[in-house]
Amino acid sequence: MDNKYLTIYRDFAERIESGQLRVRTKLPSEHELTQLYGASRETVRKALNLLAENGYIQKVKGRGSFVLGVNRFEFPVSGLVSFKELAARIGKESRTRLVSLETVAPNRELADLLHIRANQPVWEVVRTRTIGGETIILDKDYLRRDLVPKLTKAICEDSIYEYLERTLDQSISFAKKVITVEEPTPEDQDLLEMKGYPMIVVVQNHVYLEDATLFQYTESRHRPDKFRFVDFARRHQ
Amino acid sequence: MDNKYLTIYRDFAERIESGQLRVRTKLPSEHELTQLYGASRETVRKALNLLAENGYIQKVKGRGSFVLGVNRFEFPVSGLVSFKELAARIGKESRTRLVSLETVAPNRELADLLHIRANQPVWEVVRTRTIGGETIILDKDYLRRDLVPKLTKAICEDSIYEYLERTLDQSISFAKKVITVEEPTPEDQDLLEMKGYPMIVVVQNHVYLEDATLFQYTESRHRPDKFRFVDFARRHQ
DNA sequence: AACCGAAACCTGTATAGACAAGATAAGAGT
DNA sequence: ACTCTTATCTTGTCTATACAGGTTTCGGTT
Repeated sequence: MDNKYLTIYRDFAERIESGQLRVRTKLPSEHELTQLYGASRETVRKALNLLAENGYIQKVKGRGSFVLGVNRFEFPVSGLVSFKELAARIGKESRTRLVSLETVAPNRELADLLHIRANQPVWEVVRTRTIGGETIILDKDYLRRDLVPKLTKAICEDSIYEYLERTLDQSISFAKKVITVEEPTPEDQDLLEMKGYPMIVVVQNHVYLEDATLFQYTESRHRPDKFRFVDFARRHQ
Repeated sequence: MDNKYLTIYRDFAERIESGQLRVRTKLPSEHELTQLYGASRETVRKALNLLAENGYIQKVKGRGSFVLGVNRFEFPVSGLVSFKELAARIGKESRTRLVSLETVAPNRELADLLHIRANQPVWEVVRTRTIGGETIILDKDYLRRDLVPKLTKAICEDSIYEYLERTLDQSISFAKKVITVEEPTPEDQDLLEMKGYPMIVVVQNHVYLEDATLFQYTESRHRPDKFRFVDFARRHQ
């Protein structure tokens, strides 16, 4: 109904992901798409540019748009998707276990990361993720209490993102990820099946709302042998 | 001169990166920008959307565009930038050393990765990167020989990307990155100052040209303590 | 059959205008 | 002083049109 260009975008994204449109297939020309969807050319182009930016198609001047095979068969840890969305895509049996859920006073470092005062309480959520029978991810979330009044065991074991967007109507807008490798802490050793691996992959996530306020800081700690990050990037200019 | 919207984009990107435009500053409205640059509103919007997509600004409906402070003070390993471009940005003393440069017949795995036949020769370039006095990155590049006829020591120690774009006029269009963590090989131990670290971060890079042909496969092997990957992602929809 | 050039088709950039909807500021009335 | 309404400013979506510059096609010439 609303958002014509997103409709076109989702239409093709779905058809490409499902394999209905095969790799190297030529999409209809922009002119043909305007007639197919009853939209103007600029609207069609907006959809096509989104598809190109996300790695679905490649646009070639004078020739047309072609389906890329880059993104399929990969689960994108890139971008902004919650663990639940991710697990659903790869189709593997996965489970989230809540380790602890409490409100704490942030230490210096954390207060600095969240841009809040040291007396402002925050939620601390510690969860482990089990995939394929092995507990390999430790997630530590810190959320601003003033923005998230209520948080329960059930919500944490389902999806915090979903709760935020559905119930609280807080829209997540963008995030900054930082990936580093560190030595595992005793906590890592305790909660994860480290199997003697001497290092751990740390994905720090700074999550922002639409008004650009930072409201969540997440540390996702992965056992190195099971870690895999996929990124698609275009060279602009 | 050409590309009005890129001019506007670069103008603001530069001003934000240099700190001339401070965080939380409100940009002129789209209407004001049309008059400032003598451009139409759609052209201005194209520039602003690019800025938003790359993490420079946040657009808020009904209010305006505001400078974000997310991307500054970070060197983006994300996106598509060559090591030379990267080293220039962080300003640290860095050096590239060529270990070997030869044409080889690809093994099964490599031929598969590059989508070529096993009898088609490829360039194998092995280089080490030294930053701040420590040799911490091992780069192994494989390029299709039919697309890159000549390759010399001087080119490899400068920047292969620059050579491709300037001399051969081959435009790099997009890339797929995969980050994993592995055990170091004897070659890693031999060429890098591993300092006893038992793991190595492997960044696999599949680089494509504008006609979507895969022409380069790169494996960048980083000592774990010096590895850092930064990513900015927007949640669309 | 091979070559060349013009037409037709395709995407890239840019413009001007229209309406919707969110946010703010000003003003009227209480 | 306070509240509610209204006007104004702002961004989001969409349309129609124009020209530039690549790519392909096709027909005529050699």
